[in-house]
Amino acid sequence: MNLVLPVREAPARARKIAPAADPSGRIIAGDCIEEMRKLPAKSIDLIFADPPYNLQLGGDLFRPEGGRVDAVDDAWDRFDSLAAYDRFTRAWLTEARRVLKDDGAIWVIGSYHNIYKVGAALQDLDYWILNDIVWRKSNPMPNFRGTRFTNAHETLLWCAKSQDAKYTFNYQAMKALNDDLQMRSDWVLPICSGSERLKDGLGHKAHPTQKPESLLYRVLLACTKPGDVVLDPFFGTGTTGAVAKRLGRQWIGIEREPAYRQAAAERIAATLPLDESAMETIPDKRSQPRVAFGLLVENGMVPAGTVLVDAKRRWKAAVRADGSLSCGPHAGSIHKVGAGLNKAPSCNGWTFWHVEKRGRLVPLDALRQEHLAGLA
Amino acid sequence: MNLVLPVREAPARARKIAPAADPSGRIIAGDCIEEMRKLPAKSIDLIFADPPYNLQLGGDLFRPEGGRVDAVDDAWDRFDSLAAYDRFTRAWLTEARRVLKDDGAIWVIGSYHNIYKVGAALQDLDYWILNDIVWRKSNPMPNFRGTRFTNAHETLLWCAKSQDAKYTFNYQAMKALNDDLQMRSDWVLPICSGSERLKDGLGHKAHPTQKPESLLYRVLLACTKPGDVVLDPFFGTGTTGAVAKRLGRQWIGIEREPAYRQAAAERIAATLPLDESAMETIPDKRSQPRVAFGLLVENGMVPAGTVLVDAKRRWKAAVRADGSLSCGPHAGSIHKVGAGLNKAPSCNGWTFWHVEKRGRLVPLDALRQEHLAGLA
DNA sequence: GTGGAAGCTGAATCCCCTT
DNA sequence: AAAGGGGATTCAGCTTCCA
Repeated sequence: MNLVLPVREAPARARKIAPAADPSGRIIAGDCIEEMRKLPAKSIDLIFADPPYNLQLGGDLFRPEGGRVDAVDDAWDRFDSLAAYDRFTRAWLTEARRVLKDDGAIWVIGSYHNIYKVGAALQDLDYWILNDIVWRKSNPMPNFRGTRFTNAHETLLWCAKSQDAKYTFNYQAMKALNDDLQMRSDWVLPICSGSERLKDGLGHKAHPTQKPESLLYRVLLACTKPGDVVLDPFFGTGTTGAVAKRLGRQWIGIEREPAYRQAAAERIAATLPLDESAMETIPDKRSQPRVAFGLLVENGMVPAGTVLVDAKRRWKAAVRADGSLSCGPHAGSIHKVGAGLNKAPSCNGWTFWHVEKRGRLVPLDALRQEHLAGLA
Repeated sequence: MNLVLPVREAPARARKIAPAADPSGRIIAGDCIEEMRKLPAKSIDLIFADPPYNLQLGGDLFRPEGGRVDAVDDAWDRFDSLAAYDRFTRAWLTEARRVLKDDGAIWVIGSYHNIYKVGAALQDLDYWILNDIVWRKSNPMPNFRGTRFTNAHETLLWCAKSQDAKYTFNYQAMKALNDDLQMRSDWVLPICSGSERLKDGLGHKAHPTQKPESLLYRVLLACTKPGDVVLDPFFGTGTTGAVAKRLGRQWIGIEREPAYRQAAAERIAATLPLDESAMETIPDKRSQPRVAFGLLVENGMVPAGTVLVDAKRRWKAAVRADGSLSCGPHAGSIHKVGAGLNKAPSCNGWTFWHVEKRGRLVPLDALRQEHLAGLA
């Protein structure tokens, strides 16, 4: 397979370095359960695992504009039954436990399709859950049919080997990474796209579920020390290896698919250690969070039934349970109804609509600021 | 226990109203497994459950299954507790499944201590997960010892009774509540505090894990219709009942602790339902009556011979006497011709095709709405 | 070169009634 | 019961192309 590497890297130089000779780590070819059996017991400091999710997708899914969704339909994600997935999960988690040092830790990422089975198995195998972490995607795929909530997050489980294990947690590093606030259990990070996303020679994505380096960066920075050995039993295109190398950690990747191994080897060979650019890619989201008007309805600041008026009291509109307004024939969001009444293409409902308080008109925007102040 | 109610309520008046006489719902005293057994099968539209998960304090909860916790040593105790918690979870989820209508749904909230066991049990019992929702707390308790990430979220599981069930989801209402964007699976809501938090006579919180009404508001608005019956088998101080009453839903709460029942009864008695008009939400198009395009041709709204165009005026099509379109080689319904021209598998002809009126393009959908309004 | 419009894409358990 | 067809449905970020 001829791989096109990201622009910032140097393919020619990368190919000259034999992947197996990378001093910081190695890629093992084969099934992770069998290959973990060959590793010495209690030799690994941290395991990061991104196992198949067992998505169980149905037929084709089309976007509203007509395009077809490029679904994950690879053979490696198909299992005969829920019970078969359970057996697979417990088998690899058992081997993972054997190779893990007593004070080591494991991270597993998944979605609602599999993470509950994984979590239950971890607990049954006497792992001790330290946190569940929510990766909130800033740019998830929408729900095209309007049938459910946008599936906008994935879940990571962080476990020690036992309740009393002395696991590694670089608290101050995490706090520093988060503008001197304690790092929370919900992480907002974009999905892997753009130049970071590995492509094959035809411009198709090299792996259907490549994880962003920012995610691994945070995990490895939080839970390992320089020189620690990180094992990824579902290596894929080697995000774990690339970030481990960059951060000066040792790494071992296990992968069955030759094409993924090849992509990972070239990628990691072209990665330079101690490059702090990944640090910069983690967004410091200090901008004000967006507030939906519906939130003020839910939390009782502007209860359903409230009557809103414009600044000149020309229009009145009633707030409904879902945060929409109704005013004669007009119904919809604060912005849409304002635009409809004004016969304008758009309208800022936050400044257009007011609540009457003790004889004075208070714009919705003031209530929004009040709400934001309450959160701070 | 003498409970002090929130400021906005009127204790004296509340006590005069016999709780059992609330027309919108009732509180059942007792263990939820036993009491659910007495409810008729397939009678409940929605279950919201906030089960206990503190294994240390909850030992006697597991008596219905007969297993008594015998703390020989820590390891045995923990194993026995985990297994007992599993049995307890599967027991109440089984009864819940029995009382649920085939097209009903269940929500369960939990933290990493129990939600993985709950999720695995739900899947084993053939519930079908629709989403996992992350309640991202805007003001969580910090991790004082600096040993883990701040545990800043809880998880809710939303499941249908089977894979092919026709569950209720008010997509448009959720979109309205979120400023005209699809509602995502991560919800940012503050924890229950301030005047909303019920206190006992000594100023202590009446219940250790009282949920915010905003959380229930969103769940019930998304997944029920007015008049639906909502069951909460772990009623506590009745947040589910209060919000159900406010939104015009019927409710049933099951609670073992007399003090919680008393607090819930007083709280709900003092809650007023919303005005009917305020309870309205943006309707889903799917629930509106069908209009055949031919009807608009028959009644002269879009006479045969009218030329339709798409929004970008790239295509033109003539309306024929039977309401079909013809456009070059394409002929058929407004949808079929639109799909053919777009080379798409399908197309919504109502929004694709437009009529020119005084230089402006009016989508057929607007004419359909006009027609429907004329009938009303 | 630059700015804007238009197109493409991401771990997705994605419709429902009539014949 | 399977098939056919009406018709409901998308957000953010990056890339490409054209003016």
